[in-house]
Amino acid sequence: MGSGKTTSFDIAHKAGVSQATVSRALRDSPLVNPKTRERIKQIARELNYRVDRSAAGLRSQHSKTIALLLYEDPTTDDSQINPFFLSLLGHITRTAAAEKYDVLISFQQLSDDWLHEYQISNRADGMILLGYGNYAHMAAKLTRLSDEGARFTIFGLSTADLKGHTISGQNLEGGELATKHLVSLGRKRIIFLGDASDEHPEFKLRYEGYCKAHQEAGLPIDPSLKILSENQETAGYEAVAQLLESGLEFDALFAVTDLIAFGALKCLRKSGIKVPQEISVVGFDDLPAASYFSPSLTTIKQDTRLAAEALVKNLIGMIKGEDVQSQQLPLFLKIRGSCGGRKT
Amino acid sequence: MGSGKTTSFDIAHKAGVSQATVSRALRDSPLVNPKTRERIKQIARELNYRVDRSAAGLRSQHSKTIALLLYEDPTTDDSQINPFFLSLLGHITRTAAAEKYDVLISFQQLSDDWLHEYQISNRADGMILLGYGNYAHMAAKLTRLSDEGARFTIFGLSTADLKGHTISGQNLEGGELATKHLVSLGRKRIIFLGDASDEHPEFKLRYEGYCKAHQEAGLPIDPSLKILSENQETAGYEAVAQLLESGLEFDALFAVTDLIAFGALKCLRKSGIKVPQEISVVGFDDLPAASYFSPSLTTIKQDTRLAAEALVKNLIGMIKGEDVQSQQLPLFLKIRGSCGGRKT
DNA sequence: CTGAAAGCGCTTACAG
DNA sequence: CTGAAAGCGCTTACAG
Repeated sequence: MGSGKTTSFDIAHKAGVSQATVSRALRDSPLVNPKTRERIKQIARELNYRVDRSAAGLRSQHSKTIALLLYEDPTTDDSQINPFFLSLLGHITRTAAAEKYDVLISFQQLSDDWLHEYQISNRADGMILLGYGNYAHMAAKLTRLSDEGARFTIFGLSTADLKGHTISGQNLEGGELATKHLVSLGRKRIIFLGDASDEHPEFKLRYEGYCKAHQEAGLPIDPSLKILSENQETAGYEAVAQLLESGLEFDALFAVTDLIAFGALKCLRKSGIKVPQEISVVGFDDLPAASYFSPSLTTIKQDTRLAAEALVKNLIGMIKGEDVQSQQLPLFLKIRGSCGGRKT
Repeated sequence: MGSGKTTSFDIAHKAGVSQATVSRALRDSPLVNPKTRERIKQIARELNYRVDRSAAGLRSQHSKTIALLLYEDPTTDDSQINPFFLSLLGHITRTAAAEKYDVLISFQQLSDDWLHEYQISNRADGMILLGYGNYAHMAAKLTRLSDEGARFTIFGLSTADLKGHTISGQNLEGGELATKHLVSLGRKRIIFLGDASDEHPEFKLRYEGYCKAHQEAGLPIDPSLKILSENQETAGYEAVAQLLESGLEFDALFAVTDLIAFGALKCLRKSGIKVPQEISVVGFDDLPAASYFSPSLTTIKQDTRLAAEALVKNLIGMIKGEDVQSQQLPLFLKIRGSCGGRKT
């Protein structure tokens, strides 16, 4: 038909109906006679017609797109993305696709302008935030965004003042699970490796679980065993190197993420320390690479598929104006070789 | 002002100019008086105004978006994405952002409908394809897409009939580099592990490099050393398990990807075979996890940043109607511990 | 350098 | 169940 691109008017002309009916039929409106609908769809197929997303988006004011915003800490080099977020990525895009939403992806510094960059500009109907850097800085911003009507979900946090926006693992229980496992193997001086400050509430909860496990076992909580490490492999390596140099006695190490655990394992290997005979190591996340080390890493598994589904479904619920609930997902102890005991 | 969203008419009203002038000013048109432009931009900032992407896209027929389509082989389980593609992802989004393009991401089976799903529907101005499954099936489709005016770039291939669309590493040279390294360490019976059939032209080229290195060293090419493995960790594991069971003699192993090498290393470890003392192993890609193994994996490094930049810039060039050239990017030998010799 | 006007291709009240 | 009409918010010839 003619020279330009195929439009709904072309379909209408061929089908002998109005353009409005074509629009309704292609969107499966119940207002259209089933036979008419099938005829229209058949013609659309023959002409390789697709609804123009810009036109539909302009008219309906919905882009049917969600923006996935990955925050990278400015201190890390720009090449490496937190692999835990990467493992959410596939499930997020698949869940969104099943709900007929496109996914825009962006890795960037925190801008004050998410809301405007994506929602106000009609590029996305809502946002999924992964990573948030320093929570002390973020908390106020998230609350304000929520008040301004931003539609977003965020992974990792479980703060009460962001009802419906947050999806996280049961971090306290996870930390307890990891620590109990080490205690059950007879470990007494367990290093906690990570940043359990207010900047990282989810890591702080894991530390609280660590403390709870100690209390329940009647073990003392020694603050000198709480060692700071940023959430990077190199930071884990450095922290353990300093730890070994300090001469502090310890027989186990709970790394608050697998990434930190990877660095720790590398450093212990380099130092000739036997895992798990001398030091037991447990991580958190269950990244795919946890099985690459020898011994392979015992860790707390987060179900990234469930997390991704919750992030997407809560967000789409919000977009549709439904009431959604925040969720804390269960975590599981995945026993491999790095703690000793059962498997190797 | 008033109740609805802020539009360019609101800005125009406040600035005392026409809406057309606002549109021009915000797009930095040289047609606008610099002072007027600054005044308009200032007002836009004050009102938190953003151009509506759907409206702009409809009018201009450009979405300023590129679609990143990751093909997953239907035989793999749906949870694991090829980590090499993941390492391209960050660089692709950053390069696109620098060029003012959004990135839509989709993991999906090969549909015959890319062109229509994305380009015809005005969801994206072009596509980057990562992974293509069976090349025998894909080749004709890519040629047809190209003929139909699809704008796309694809990584991995270097076929002559897709001028400008393809970006790849110098696979032959890479295979030669890897094999020469093993030969230089005195290895004589080098397993080639991977699928070097016509289904995977880039792996076939790596095998040709393997052969070339043998010829140059005066070593015979023994076809029984060419072992099939799909590009998955588990496939690499299985292939090596069978290889060991077969009793075939070999002293080195060139895995056509790191992913296969990871499986191979796991199997050798499990079987108590010492790497590199008994068997030298070299991979291809230099995934982040290559350093997790002990010994860490010697491999051929692909520069994912350069590859991503080429994929994005060629695609945007095509979108703008420019003439673009296919590229084959240089590869580098990254020596770690798995081959013996220098480092550990 | 600026403005008035057209129109991109849809969705959705409104009327029947 | 269907159609005529309006209008979403821009960009871009066209005219001056």
